[in-house]
Order: sequence, then structure tokens, then C-alpha cells
Amino acid sequence: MEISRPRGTRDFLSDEMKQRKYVENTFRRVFENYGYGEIKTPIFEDLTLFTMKSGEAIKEEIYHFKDKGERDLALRPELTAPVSRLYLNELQRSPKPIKMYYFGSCFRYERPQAGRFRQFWQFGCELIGGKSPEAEAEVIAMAAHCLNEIGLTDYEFHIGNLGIIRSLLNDAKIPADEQGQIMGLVDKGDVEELENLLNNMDISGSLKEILLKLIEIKGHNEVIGEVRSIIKKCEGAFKALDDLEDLLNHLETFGFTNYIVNLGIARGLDYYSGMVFEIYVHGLGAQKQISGGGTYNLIEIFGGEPVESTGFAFGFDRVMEALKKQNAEIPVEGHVDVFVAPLSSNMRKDSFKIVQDLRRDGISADVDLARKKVKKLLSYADHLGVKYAVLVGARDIEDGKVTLKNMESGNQELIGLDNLAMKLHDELGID
RNA sequence: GCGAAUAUAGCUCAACGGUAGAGUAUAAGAUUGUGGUUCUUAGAGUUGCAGGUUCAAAUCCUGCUAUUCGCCCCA
Repeated sequence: MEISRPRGTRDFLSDEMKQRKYVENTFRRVFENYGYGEIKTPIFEDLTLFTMKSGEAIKEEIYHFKDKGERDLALRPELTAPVSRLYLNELQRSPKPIKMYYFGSCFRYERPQAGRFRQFWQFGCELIGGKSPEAEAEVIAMAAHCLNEIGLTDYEFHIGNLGIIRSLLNDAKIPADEQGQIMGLVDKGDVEELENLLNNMDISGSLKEILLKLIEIKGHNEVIGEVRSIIKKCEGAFKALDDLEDLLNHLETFGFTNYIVNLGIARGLDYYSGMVFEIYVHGLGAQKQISGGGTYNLIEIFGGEPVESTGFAFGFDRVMEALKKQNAEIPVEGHVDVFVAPLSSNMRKDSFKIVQDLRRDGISADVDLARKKVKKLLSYADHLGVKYAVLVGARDIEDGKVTLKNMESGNQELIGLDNLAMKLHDELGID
């Protein structure tokens, strides 16, 4: 019986892994250039970690199980909660701000479709204890920097601030559960349903009007003035708007201005407190969001002292999809640079010695292991995409020489074994 | 969790009720130690799985599984 992959999972072959590695390494470089240090947390955690954050209902879409010690555990569905736990366990007394980044797979029991899998990868970061518009600006600039570095250009970067609408609702003494319903529809962008909902609630006509106007607003920093004129004497909302304006001004300084202010971003989750952002790439179907994040106060939920944090994550698989959609050039190198080919069967042992010498000299090299004929060997070397073939023949080896063949030009020369490694170092540009 | 489409060789697809084929990839060969082109040959499929209708099923029907597209949710 043939055993197949579990639903919603994927196998990655080496060509695809090369592309993923390239993007992964690029992101790593950028994050580290911004002063972030990599952390790793367990693949599974106490189930409570996630239910505390997202409510009991989250169990529906989590892989969770009891271990042999009757502990309730869960495969992590995201990484913000584990990182917050790590902070509480290890880093509460460290100097702030703390900059951490992570890359790892997460698991959700959901129905798979394009861009949505049961095992997927997130690349993200948390900046803990540095709440300020400039901290937020730096995080946003870094996210954009990452996309820039991998050559992804066709995206929309939406920035909002939950404080504005939340303050308005709080001032009007709207109960928490009703606020949740409202924010849910705001996030969905379902204006019609939202209007229905507001009509059924005990909400003044003017507030209703303000809300409906606010969520429609999209644009660059010029919309700040527009928003200010709409909000009527709500101190909290003005404060949040000032923060947003401050953030946008800082973004200019950090060199990123390709954003869209969008107050319709709600990000569903309650713990987001201020700035929120989402990045979309069109043409990816329903799963067009490649990244999301914002400023939150999650640590308090887990019982720590209040610390404002800002974080975001890239949906790594969706970033890869977006790159493919955009036909972005992903630099991919061949497996090896050199192939060592014995020209007759009694030259095999010499070939093995030669290939090992090359490898010890730091040259990536492969050798015939399938006892193929010379023609097939060169054909195979061609398939590997090597730059050079070393042809080991009995006549040459007597003089301590081999033939070095440039696979691209077809030129070949006789070269002493003593000089082979040095010559290849020069030709391949290896230090 | 709900609705819809699809499932044939490693890959891309054909056959549309009457013996499963092509392209491509793979392997071997075209006389001694030379590739990317060409030619010859070969292997490769219980047609996703399990039932049903029929003299006869890849083809029609049902269920299951998987993938894809929406809804939902998110990354």
C-alpha cells in the first residue's frame, strides 16, 4: 500500500528548497541588520497558551492532543503567543527593547486551498517593550525592506490604527461583545452588514455616520486631516490619530512611503491595541494577505507586567507564491561546480581520490557512482549543470595529469594534478 | 464546517460505453577516451480508492480520499 502525505502538507524538492532558502536567508540578513536575534521555540506548547490568547473556539482549528502524561498539548498555530511565553519565562528583566525574530512551521486544522496549508511557515519578529511611533515605523520599514530585497514589488501595504475606532466605541459605552461584532465586520469590509448591525444597536446616528465614513477612508498621509475633521471631540481617538500621524512622519524618515492608510483593518484579535498593518498581493486568490502585524499587549493576558510590543509575521509560503506569480528572478545555483569522470573503468579509484582532494580543498564536486559510460557521464554532468568536468584517463594519469573541460565552451586542457585545485579555485572564484 | 470542479505513465495530456496512447523524462544502444542535437529500443498505469449499473466501464451512478476554486478563518 502506498502511503501518501497527510492532507494539507507538502514535500519540497531540492529545486524548490533552493528558492525557499534564498528567500529565508535574505530575510534573515535583513532582520539581523536591523538588530534582531533569532530565537527558536518548541513545535508544541501547552494548549492553554493558545486558548488564553484566542479563546476556547480556537481548539477547533488546532492540532491538539494528550500526551502519555495526560498533558494537554497543541502544535503551535502561530508564533506570537510562544514568543510572548518565552519572554515571560526568560526575558522579563532584560533591558528593553528586545528584538527577536523567528522562522518556523505552524499547524492549523483547516480546509486546505491555494495558499492555505495545514503545515505552513511563518517568518516574523517581535519588538518587545519599545512602544513608540518610531519603533512601529522601523518595524514597518523593515517589512518593506525584506520585500524589496527579494524583488517583490507588486504589493499593497495597508496601515491602520485600531485606537481610533475603539476609542469612539468606548466613549459611546458600547459593550465589549458588540464592539467585537463591529470590528469583525469592519475587518471583513462588509459595509452593508455593518450598517445593518449598527442600525440594530443602540448607537447614535452621528456615531454611526462617523464609523461608516472612517472605514471607507483610504489614502496617503493627506487623509489624516480628513479623519480629524470627521471625529468629533473624542480624546482617545484624537490621541490615536496623532500617533498615526507621528508614525507616518517617521516612516518618511525611515525611507518608506509606499503605504496606504486604511482604518478598515481590524485584525480580528482583541489584543491588538494601536497600529496594525497588512500586506496584500493581488492575484493570489482568497489568500492574498502575505503578512500582518501590529502593536499589541499580549503579555498582560499571560499574566506579566504590561509591556507594549510590536510584531508581524510573513506567511512564508504566500511570499513564495507571490514571487512566483510575479515571475521574480530567484537566484538559484547548481548543485556542484565540478564533475569528475573516469574515462575507463580502471580509472574509478583515481577519480575517487581526485574528487575527495577537491572536496577537501573546498570545491564542490561530484563523481561517477553509477559506473556509466563516458558519453552518459558527460550527459549526466550536463544535467547537473556543472561548470567543469575533470576527465581522468589512463594515458594522462601516467604523467600525473587530467583533462579539465569547460562544459560551457567545450574547451579542454591537460593539467597536472598538483595544479588542479588551484586552477579550479581561480576559475570558480573561490577564496 | 458549507458549496462547486477535477483525479489516466515520474511530469503535461489524449482516449468520452468496445483491446489504455502521445509528448516529455528515465534506462540501454548507434565499435575503443568526450556532453548539450539526432536515430533505435526498452521499462513504466489494477485509469485516486471502494462499490454499483452493463454482455462490456478510464468513460455512467454512489460513497470515500486528495487537489483546486469560492464561503469561513487567517498567514
